[in-house]
Amino acid sequence: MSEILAELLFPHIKTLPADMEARYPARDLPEGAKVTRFAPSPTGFVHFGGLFPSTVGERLAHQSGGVFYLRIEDTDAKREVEGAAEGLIRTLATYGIHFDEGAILDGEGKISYQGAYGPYRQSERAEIYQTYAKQLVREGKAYPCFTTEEELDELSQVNKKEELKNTDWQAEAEARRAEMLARRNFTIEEVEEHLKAGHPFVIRILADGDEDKKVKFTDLIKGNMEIPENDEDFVLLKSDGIPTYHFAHAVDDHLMHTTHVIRGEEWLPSLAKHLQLFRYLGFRTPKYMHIAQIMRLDEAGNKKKLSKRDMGANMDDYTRMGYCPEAVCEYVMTLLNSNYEEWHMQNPDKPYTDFPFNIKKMSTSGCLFDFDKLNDVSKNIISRMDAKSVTEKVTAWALAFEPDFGKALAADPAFAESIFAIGRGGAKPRKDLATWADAKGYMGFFYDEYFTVEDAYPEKFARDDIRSILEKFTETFDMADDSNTWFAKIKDIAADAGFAADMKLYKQNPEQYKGSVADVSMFLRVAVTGKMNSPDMYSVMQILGRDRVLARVGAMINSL
RNA sequence: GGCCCGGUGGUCAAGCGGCUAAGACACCGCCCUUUCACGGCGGUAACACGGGUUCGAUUCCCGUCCGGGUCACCA
Repeated sequence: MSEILAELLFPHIKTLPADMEARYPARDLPEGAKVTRFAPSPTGFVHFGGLFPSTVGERLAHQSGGVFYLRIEDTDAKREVEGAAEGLIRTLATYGIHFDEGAILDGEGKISYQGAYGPYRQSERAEIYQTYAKQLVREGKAYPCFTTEEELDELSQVNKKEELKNTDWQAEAEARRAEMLARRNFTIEEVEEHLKAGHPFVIRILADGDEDKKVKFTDLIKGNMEIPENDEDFVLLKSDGIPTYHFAHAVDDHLMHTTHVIRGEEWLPSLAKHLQLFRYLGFRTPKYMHIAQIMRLDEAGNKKKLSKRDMGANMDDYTRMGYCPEAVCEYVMTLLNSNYEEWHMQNPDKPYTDFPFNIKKMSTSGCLFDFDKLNDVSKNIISRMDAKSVTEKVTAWALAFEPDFGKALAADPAFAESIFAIGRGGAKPRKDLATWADAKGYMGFFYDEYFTVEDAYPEKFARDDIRSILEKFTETFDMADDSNTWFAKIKDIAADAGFAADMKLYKQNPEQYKGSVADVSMFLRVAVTGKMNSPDMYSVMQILGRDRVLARVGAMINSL
């Protein structure tokens, strides 16, 4: 009967599983090489959570001399977003994630496919899935189901989106189970009738599991666990002949010879289904790695899965905020491998790709996204860059997200570079920038159009004192002075005005002075930079040049 | 609600039967210093709870509690 049924349902499928096996021979790879994949559905942007499994897959494959490929899981036409796949690939590439095989972007930014295990787009693999589905029907492990979605919905008395009460859940489960068992009882004649009438159908698995029995399973990250066997006749092939995730996963990862399936832990609950499928199909199960989810804090202070609406979920957010990809990658590494930071401290100059990624060092519990930590990682990375690349990167970012400022930077790259060179390059470089967006606040005052006096002088200083100090400065200022001479003059000015020139002496007897040379410097700083805090004043003045320094100081004098 | 996963400072985390329970970020203080940044030194702060097992539990087992995930012709 099963043979007849299989022909009835899939008259157009002439291929057999053996044909497929022949089409996808084992990969010729060295011992220990891992084959991993990233398998997103093209429904939108790359999620921060998606960067985790893809980074792990990429590292594991490339570290072992294996293959990392991209498979597009476009089995749900309803949710597909135009151009999402291209965007996905492009975004991943900016984070250093490149694929050896599968969907790849050509020079024009269009998708092309590479590799001998394709098609890499699931919507183009219908014949393959149907070949296996037919085989399962033939073997009595799957069957057609003509119950429509609408009928199924009626069975559910409650809306899934809503919070369900205890009894509702039970009623729901019982109703579904009863219906499922009833669906199994069909005759060939009934099937023929439905088919003749053109009724759509899905192919369901004939589950042989017992919910009360447990399957032992070892996850490479989570360790040993026991899960109940699957007893649910879940859908294999949807009514359009396209598989569900579960079925596509089993067939594709088998044929494409994936060795390690890396995915988020939200897949753990459906693992029993997959195990059952691999057994039914006679496939060897791959190794599984279920990665803990990234969380965020909600208003009530509870951890929540980072969802697409959240700040920092969309990878494009980081570009917008001005984070450099290296920082994000490194931050991800610190979360992924607990010994990464230690390694990095010992090897500060090596790229993270040199780090020996270790599955055993992966966390089993979900972590909270921490911008403080990201900023710290980022500051360190930027502080180690040379002035030229910082200038280029800040300019590129600003041109895209703050065009006016970007144009100002781009107008004179050498000038901008000299600014970013302040305090850079030594053993203890300044760490002022966590993002490119921080640049404007840090050094915008170098540009007249972004120069504003933000801080006022404290009340305790007499305006007359400040004015005469600034006037003296104007008289003695000489661009040719070296740093020491320049500061010696400031000290003299301070002393003449009744301010302590020596900080030690001032601290011993502060009441003997109107203030200190620190205050005098501050008068100048506010006049020249508009702020109480700034990088080294001598460097600032050297870069600003005589005219602008004197103009700003002059303007300040006039305003007092 | 069933099932699954998890629970060491505010965050990320070492630990894998015996430790004054590492380290990083954040925070606070001090030092350096003309401000800031950097750097140095120091500090506050943790094994969810209750039972076992054991000479001895953060570590092993059970229960409770808490948090998360999941229960589709979505992935």
